[in-house]
Amino acid sequence: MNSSANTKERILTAAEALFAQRGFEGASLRQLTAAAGVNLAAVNYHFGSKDNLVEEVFKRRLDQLNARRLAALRLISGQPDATLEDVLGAFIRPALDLSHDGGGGLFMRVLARAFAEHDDSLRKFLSDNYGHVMRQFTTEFARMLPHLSKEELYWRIDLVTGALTHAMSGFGIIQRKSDVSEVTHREQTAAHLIRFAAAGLSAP
Amino acid sequence: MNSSANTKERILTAAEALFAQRGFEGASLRQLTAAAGVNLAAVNYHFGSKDNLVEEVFKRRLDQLNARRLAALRLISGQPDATLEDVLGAFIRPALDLSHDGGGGLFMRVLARAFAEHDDSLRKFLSDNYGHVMRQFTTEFARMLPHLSKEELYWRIDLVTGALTHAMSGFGIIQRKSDVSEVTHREQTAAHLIRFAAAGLSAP
DNA sequence: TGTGAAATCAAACGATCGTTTGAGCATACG
DNA sequence: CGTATGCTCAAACGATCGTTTGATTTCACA
Repeated sequence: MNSSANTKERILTAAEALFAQRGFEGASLRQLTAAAGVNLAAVNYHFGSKDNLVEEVFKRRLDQLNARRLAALRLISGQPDATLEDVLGAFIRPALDLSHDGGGGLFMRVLARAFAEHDDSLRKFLSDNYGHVMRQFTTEFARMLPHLSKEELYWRIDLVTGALTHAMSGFGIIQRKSDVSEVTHREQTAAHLIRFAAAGLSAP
Repeated sequence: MNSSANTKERILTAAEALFAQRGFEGASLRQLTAAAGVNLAAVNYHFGSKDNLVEEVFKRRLDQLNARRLAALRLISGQPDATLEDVLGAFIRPALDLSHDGGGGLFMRVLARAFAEHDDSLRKFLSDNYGHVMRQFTTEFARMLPHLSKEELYWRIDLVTGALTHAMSGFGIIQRKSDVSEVTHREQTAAHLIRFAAAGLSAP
């Protein structure tokens, strides 16, 4: 029972990388277990099925992402002088942090794939585990943008979500130049995303 | 040779719908040919392979989409008083038209999937055949936004692309209310997307 | 040290995948 | 009319898929 935790982690990490690279259907359990260095039957033994493995891959990262986002939001939700940029920062910075530490750099790609998939069960799983976070952020956005109707607000949050998911899935990510540190580059990226999203959200 | 054109079209239409619904790997040729009402072997006979079919699905829609976009861009590229909103309109409106007529409503979902896939051969195909369109629009955007550095411009165009692809893939599409016509609703949607994108692009 | 549960392993299961085959059908042309 | 050509069809190909099985190994604990 000691090495089982190790095996499960190895499978989750290999699965995350392969799902990001080849998709949920494109990555086979044989490729996956070979990359993880474990036996083929280990997936079904530890996770029950491939579908369950997919959900566990999401759970591992989303749990900490949600926790960090809500913690960041709590810091500013009470303050009357909080700005739209602050709320966006609470949403964006935890995702960028996740991309650069904890080996979760590939997770945003997996998330982008999940958005592109219109598979109902996966959508429902994401909505169940993720919905309350978006609801809290929506409330804060509504407070910052009182001139927007509810319909307009939903529209723009959806557009922001699309832009950020697209960008953070590593598509157009601009490479860090060798003369800037990793932390600096991350902060520049965050500033870039926030500036764009804030301008789009507060359009007249 | 008469019915072949009919069969090819039936396959392309069924493939577009199934690719949008289940993805390129998730949609099998057996589901696909059954939905099209043709024999299983018809795909390999008419298209050579499944990969070729995928490319043909893109070709059919992207050829007309690019033609319309470039035609719209040509109308304003010479005019000195053209606005950023005009350029965005030339980019967005043809895509919305495609979504609502010609049965291409599902194509934007297919395109969103292609963006999520990091498959190199598919990316190369899209870049080779349709990169020149993005290059022309980028030139116009640069003309409208002279205060942006080249790096910032690329960043923001990428973010706009993500937002529009996400929105037009039918994710958060707000349903048309029964008391507005289809044309009116389309124009409202276009205005919404353009307003958001213009504000994001011209952020300070 | 002996024992039983947990974990790993090679092997095989049936199902489904993309593709190929060769016979049969249709139709246009000499 | 005969024939060549383009097309459709059922059937089968080998490969690979997710999953299951039963034996074997590992290891904490009595």
